[in-house]
Amino acid sequence: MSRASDRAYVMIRDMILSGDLPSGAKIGEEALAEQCGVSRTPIREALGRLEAELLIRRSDTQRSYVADWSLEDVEEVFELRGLLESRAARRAATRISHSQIERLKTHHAAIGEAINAPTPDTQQFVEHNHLFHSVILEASASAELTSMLARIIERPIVHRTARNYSFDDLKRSHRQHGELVAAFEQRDPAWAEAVMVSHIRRAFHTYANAHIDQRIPDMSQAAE
Amino acid sequence: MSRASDRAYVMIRDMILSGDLPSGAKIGEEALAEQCGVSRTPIREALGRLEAELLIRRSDTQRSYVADWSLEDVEEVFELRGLLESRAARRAATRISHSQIERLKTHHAAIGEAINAPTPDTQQFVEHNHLFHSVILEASASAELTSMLARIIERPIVHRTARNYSFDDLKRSHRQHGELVAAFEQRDPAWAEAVMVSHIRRAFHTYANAHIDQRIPDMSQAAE
DNA sequence: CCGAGTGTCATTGTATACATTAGGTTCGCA
DNA sequence: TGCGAACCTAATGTATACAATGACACTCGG
Repeated sequence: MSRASDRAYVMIRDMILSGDLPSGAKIGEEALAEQCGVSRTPIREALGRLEAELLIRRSDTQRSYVADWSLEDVEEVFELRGLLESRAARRAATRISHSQIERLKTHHAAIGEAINAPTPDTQQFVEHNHLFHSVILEASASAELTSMLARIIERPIVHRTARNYSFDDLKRSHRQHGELVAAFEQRDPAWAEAVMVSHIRRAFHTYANAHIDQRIPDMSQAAE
Repeated sequence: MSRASDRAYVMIRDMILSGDLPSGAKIGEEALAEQCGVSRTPIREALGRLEAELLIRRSDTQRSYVADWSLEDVEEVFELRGLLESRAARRAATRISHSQIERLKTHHAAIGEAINAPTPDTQQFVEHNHLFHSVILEASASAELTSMLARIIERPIVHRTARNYSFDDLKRSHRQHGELVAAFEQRDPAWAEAVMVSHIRRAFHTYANAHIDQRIPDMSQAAE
């Protein structure tokens, strides 16, 4: 991968997700170039990617703004994600290898540890949660699904309120992962699909209720 | 929109879809720049878009090749398209405006004319077919769905064999469009969704059987 | 005082030159 | 003759300069 444009992409994305660049903020290429320490060329490439991921919106005259997401927009993303990721789970059920199931179990166990630590290790939770879902996507062996989900998977976290999840939410997420593993071991597509639908659906409601339940701060990703 | 990069995008895409650039062909930026009469900068932007649409594949060292699609890959695309476009139909059913329904009827009628002309007007069929589906997507009022479908909608036509559709196929497609209109007029989400699933599914089988039925050549897009 | 028009400024689009890196070829040595 | 290393070539990544275009403000006329 290219060095400068990737750094710029990550930096800009983080600025948006962290809130440094608030919704609706105008984005100037030159200003970003200076901030990122690169020229406008890699900045433009990064903006193109972010626009494709709908994190950035462009006016009719090609000026860039940080996209603003309503709750309805976020629900739509979760809906799509449920649609695509449950399809991935269904495909994965009949294709997943033994070693991939082992990897699922490894991440599942790591998530369990993260939750049950004296103080929940949110960093570890987020990381292994991501890896868990990555294995399923990999097992689905679908370039299309992979490409599409890569585009939307980071976005529900735009709203900073999504960072707050209760202990119960984490446990429920963990339990559903366990059920997914069971479905995969049985190679049952319908079961895996149904669990994934439920899993993502719950994640949405957890997100939607986040302004009420705020217990574990600094969770930097949706808990699926 | 930018002038040069858009022209380059369309030109390169057409080269791929028409077969001028065969599957697996290596793509050099400079060569394309010369062919398109622009510099490498807009070419690179165009290649980025085409890569996001999976029409172009990049090696580990960032060299570009025309993607090659197996029948399984194409089926996967149709499956995803069915998934997304049926969801769009469902959403559209409860949101579509009267004027949008009128537009659907206009395109529907135009398709009917195209089919029943002494010699079927494939150009008109393709154009109004595309517009018909565009109205539904617009009525779904989902930026996500629109963005995703825009990425995959052109691709089933990569295989040139898909250009051949029988008269019966065209009529069936037309009839299903009629049923979609009826579902929208009843504002029945489940009905609209089901018809769309069937519609896309049939399109896939028409495509898959294209090497057997080859009656109307030069159809430049899948008949959905 | 309001509106239209024009001029200036800011921002984006494109071209080109240069840097960097991968890949292939050739030469040398075992 | 086969393997490997170094060099050379070609293609991509980045920076920068320039062109074009839209935004904004200010002025002039009504």
